[in-house]
Formats: sequence, C-alpha cells, structure tokens
Amino acid sequence: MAQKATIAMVAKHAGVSVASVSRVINGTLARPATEEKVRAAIAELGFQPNSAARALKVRESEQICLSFADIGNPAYLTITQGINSVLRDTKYRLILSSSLGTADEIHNHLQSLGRGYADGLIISPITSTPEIAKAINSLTVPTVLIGTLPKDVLVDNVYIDSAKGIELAVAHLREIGCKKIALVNGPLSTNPGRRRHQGFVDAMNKVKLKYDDSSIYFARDFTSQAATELLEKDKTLHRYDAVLCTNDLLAAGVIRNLQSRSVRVGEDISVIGMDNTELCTLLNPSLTSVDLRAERRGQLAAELLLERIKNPLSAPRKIEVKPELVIRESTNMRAGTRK
Amino acid sequence: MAQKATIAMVAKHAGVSVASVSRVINGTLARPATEEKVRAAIAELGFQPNSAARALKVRESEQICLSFADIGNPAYLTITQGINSVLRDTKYRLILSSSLGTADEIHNHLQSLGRGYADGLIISPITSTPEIAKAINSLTVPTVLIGTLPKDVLVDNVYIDSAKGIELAVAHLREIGCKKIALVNGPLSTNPGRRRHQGFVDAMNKVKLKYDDSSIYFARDFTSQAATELLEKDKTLHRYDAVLCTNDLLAAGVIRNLQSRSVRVGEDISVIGMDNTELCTLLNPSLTSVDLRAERRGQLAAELLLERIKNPLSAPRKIEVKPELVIRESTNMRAGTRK
DNA sequence: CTCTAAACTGTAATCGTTTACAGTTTGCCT
DNA sequence: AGGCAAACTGTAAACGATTACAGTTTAGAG
Repeated sequence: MAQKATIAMVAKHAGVSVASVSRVINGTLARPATEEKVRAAIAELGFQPNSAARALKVRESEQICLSFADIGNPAYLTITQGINSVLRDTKYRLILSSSLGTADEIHNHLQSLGRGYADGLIISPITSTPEIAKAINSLTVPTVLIGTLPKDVLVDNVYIDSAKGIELAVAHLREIGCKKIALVNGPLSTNPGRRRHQGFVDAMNKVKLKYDDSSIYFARDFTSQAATELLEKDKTLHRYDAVLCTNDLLAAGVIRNLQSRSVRVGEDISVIGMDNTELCTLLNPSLTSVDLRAERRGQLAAELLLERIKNPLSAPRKIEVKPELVIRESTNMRAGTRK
Repeated sequence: MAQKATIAMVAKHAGVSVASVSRVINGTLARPATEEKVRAAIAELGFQPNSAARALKVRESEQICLSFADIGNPAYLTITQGINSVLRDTKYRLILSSSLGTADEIHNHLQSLGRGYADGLIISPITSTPEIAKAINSLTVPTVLIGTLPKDVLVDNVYIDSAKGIELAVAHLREIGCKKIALVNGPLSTNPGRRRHQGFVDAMNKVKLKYDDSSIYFARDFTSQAATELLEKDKTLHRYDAVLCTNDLLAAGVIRNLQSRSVRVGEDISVIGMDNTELCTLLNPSLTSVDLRAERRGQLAAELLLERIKNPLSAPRKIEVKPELVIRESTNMRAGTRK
C-alpha cells in the first residue's frame, strides 16, 4: 500500500493549488475544468481527506457519542437502532460508550467529552444523582437526554410517560375483569423503577382497585433472573389474577415461574410486560406489553440532537412520546372472568 | 462556559513551555517542581487535550471501528460486549458502524476507513463475495475478521467451528435416543447457513442417521418470524423426534409452532438451538443450545486487534474457539425414548 | 570551585486540512 | 478593444498538539 495521499500531493498531481483541491472536495466553487482535473487526481491517487486534520481545523468531529448504562438491555439496543436510522444518512458516525455504573465513572466519561471527539451526546442515565446532574450541566457539547430529566438539568429531552403506560395496562386488566393485580418491579433506586411504581399506585387508585404493599414485588434488577430468584423465595404470586411487570424480561421470569407451578398464563392469570421487545412474540403465550416506543425515542433524540448542533443557542426542548398497549395472548378475557 | 483551554494557555499559566506541558501530559519526564506547576495550571483551566490535534500529529485516532451487518442480532450484541470488555481499559473508544447489506455499501464503508478515523477494524461479514474479499485485502488499517475467513483474505481471524457445534448437538440427540432429526436453517446464501448445513450433513453421516432433503428446512432468514412463516406453510415438522435449529431465534419460532399444535416440546419432541443467548432460559421449556461463545470471540478479536496494532507486520493469526453444548429442558430423555 | 555528564527545558517545525485575503482570469457590455 | 464586475485561484496563516534538536540547568566528582 502506497504512502497515504495528502491534499498537497493531489494538488501537485492536478497542477492546481491545495486550496482548489479543498474547495472541490467540499462546497465546490470551482471552474468545471479545474474540478475535473482535481477529481481525476483524487481518483488516481485514491485520496481520502484525513479526518483528524479536518476535525482540527473546522472543530467538529462528525461523531455522535452514545452513552448508556447497559447496551445489553434490548430496550437500549432498540433505541440505538432508532438513533442509527437517522444518523445513517448524515455525516455523523456513532460512537459507543457504555459508561456503566458509578456516578464517578459517568462523571469521568462526560468530562472526557471535553476532548472534543464528539459533536454531540445522547445519554440515558438510569439513576440521577446531583453529581450526575451537575456533570451534565457542565457539558459543552450539545446533549440530549433520553428518559427522566433530573431537576434543573437544561438539555434537550425525550421521554416517555411510563406512568401512562402503566395506566393503560391497568385499565386493560380492569376491562377484562381482573381485580387483584400484582406489580413486579425493579429496584426503586432507579428512575424507571420509581416512576413505574408511582404510576401503578395512581392507576390502581384511578380505577378504584385495591392493592397493598404485599402486592408490589421488587426484583433486584430488571432481568428475568432477578424475577426468578424473587419468586423462588416468595411464592404468593398465584393469589392474584393479573401480574403487571415493569419490563418484558421480568415478565418472562414471571411466566416461567407460574408455568412451572402449573398456573396457566393467559387463562388462570394474566401477565403484562413493558417495552414490547421482540421477546413478546417469542414467548408462549405471547406477551401483552406496553410499547414504550424505544426506536421512536431513539429517532427523536437523534433528530433533536442534529437540530441542537445546528442551532446551539435555542431553548432546550422536551418531547413526550406516548406509550401504546399491544395486546397478545398473555392477557385473555378468560383470565379475569374465570372467578 | 469559558473559552476552551489549549496547551499554550496552560503553558503560559504555568510559566513553562508548551513542550513541558505536553511532556507532563504524556510520558512525564519533568522535574517534580515543573510537573506540579503544570498540573496545577491544567486543573485550574480545566484543560483537556484536543483529540483531533493529537490524532493529527501522532497519526492515531484511539478509535476502533466495529462493522457488523446487524447489531440487532443478540449474538452480535454479545460479541460487542466481549469486545467492549477488553477495550474498556485501553485508550481505545469503540465506534459503531452497522454497515448492512450490499457489497457496495460494505465496500464504501471500508473505503472510508482510509480517512483514518479508526486505528483498527473488527468486521464480521455475513456473506463473502469476491468484491468484499478484495475490499478487505486493500484495507490499510489493522483488521480482524470474526467468522469464516474468505479465501485469500489475509487478516487476523477468530472463528468458531459451527460444524463441530452441530456435531455436538446431533450426538446429544442421538444419545437421548432421537432417530429422526430435522434441521431448521437460515438461507444457504449466508456463511453461517452454508457451514451449518454442511455440518448437519456430515454429523448425520457420522452417527449413521438417515436424513433427506425433506428433513432440511430453510427459513428466509435467521429470525423467529421466518421460522413461524415457514412452519405455517409446511406442516410436516411433527413427524420428527428432534429439531435442530441453527440459531435460538429460529428455535423459538419452532417451539411456538409446535406448542400451538399441542406437541409437547421436551417430551414429544426435542428442540435444540444455537448461540445460547439469554433467550434460552426465558423460554419454556428452557432451550438446549450450542454455545458459540460470542463473548469470547469478541474478546479474542479485540485482543488480536490490539496485538496487531502494536505489531502490524507479523503474520496473520487464526484462532478457533470451541463450541459447547448447554443442555436444558427442551431435549429430554423422554423425547427420544418415547417411541 | 570547576568541570562534565546527565537531566531537564524551550524553540520551532510539523501533522493535513481549511479559509481569509489578495491576486488573477473570465465574460459581458459598450 | 477596453473596462468592470464577477468568478475563480493561489499564498500563507491558522487549528492544537508532539517532538527533534539545541540550549540550559543541575548534581556529583575531583
């Protein structure tokens, strides 16, 4: 492989100045004859402009950084795909940065964006401590946050009203005749956990169904293993006629547990998940789930970010996306009307 | 937010030269007194070295590019996590580039790596045409390929002998007494499809079991929907006492289909998947699966790449990783011995 | 106290682009 | 033809770091 071509070599080859070469590469305000010579030289030398040099000069990297706690989660993956779909036909590349865990790690990571390797940031913190809020606020890159915007954080935001999603789910269960509804949730220390918990309380009150602390289960996290472990210890779940799970993975664990005790899901008991991941149609019975529009949120976040980059001074915007209930086999009329 | 600090500002602030500042940032061969002054200035100004300038000068971007056909596939996601786990404590950032589909798109994408925005490339093409092979060979960045290495392509390679995986699966089925084994595969036009098909043929011959063309099913792709569609048309699957699926998603579709026809999976019929994704333990019955060690492959690929970057001239290496069979409920003794 | 080698520091060139500014060419109108 | 504006082109200075090289300081030995 030959020495990598530079713009100067192209210029010499084409018998024009470097400025002209640069101009035909971008913008192109050149006489056709010049342009042709330059293009020929570029083709011949296989020239590719060096992105670092360009980045240095024009002060933009053409990169967008994505920072999630956990790319492993299907919902985040779907968000990523949404983002990718809008970035795909822009100049921007996507750079990944699964900055898990600790506030400190996140803080460091956000700091290092100061190095200017990204023109924009899409972030979705799963918890929100004051330190994280401060770190976000001190950012100089255009940022959009997906999820619950912490107090006093001034960045663009796309969020879903998951409480409304819970409400949809509860209303549906009520409608098919369920009276005794349990909630299987992740930890209250997370944003989603807290909001969904509150949503459940409100929704139950709204439809005037009774519940108490014992009908709310907390798994150690949002995985199906967590649900499984939880239900191996606490075997009271079958007393309900419906189980609302705050994501699909938890629901999968719940279904497995119920089935292993010969409870017929979709007949003896209804189960609802959230996220409407691919998993829903893979399970048997297929899982009714609240679609939290992950892909859509990703798209909107990306669009918001692109606008923000174009126009850094406009006021932060906030977009809500509406959840949708997708009804499948795991919530069946019979389940509620049985008794 | 103040003007972004440069190394020159730090130098002035600390009363030393830019060279000294640069030296304490990396390498650090400075007198303690100097170092301290510089560090103080850096802290005070909140200085972060500009990565573009550094990249331009030292000719490395500290970025690794990942190019998969389809990040949506859980197996790729797991590979990504493996890669991430080793890159996590290096200076490298991971940049994503889901360059799906056409040879042309891939070619373009590989081309654009010439811009030098990545120091290394990890690629996993799902098909291998001569053009792709040529494009890979003409690459100037250190590259490692995960999957089947096309003929005459000279890059580092980590692959899994999926045929051996199939062999494990068939042997297991044979052992629990299955005689009539069907294969549910994706399209033969893909590398995995072709190799697994061949693996099945060989394995069946090896254990001296009969099969014919009708016992090999082809889904339009490797998704569960594809399996579902396939089995809605062709209702002959229950004639077998075991179904070997070339990935877990296909297996999920197969299980759903069988269960909808009241065939008891794990009792009337055994089902095996491949990839050993999370899905396996979410399904009911849980899915026996051939673990293709996606995370491990990702780790190895990343390690190989790091070595290659360090030592660009060494001969390409090839690492095989061994598949493992993970037995769960979907292949049960009873299924084979029933008849 | 002087000398010398070793350790450190500073100056300035450089990486490959973009772009302001000044200079040149072109084309059109009279 | 000549004049003028418009269109294009070239020169050279950035962008912000790294680093060769030369110059300076330091420390230890005699």
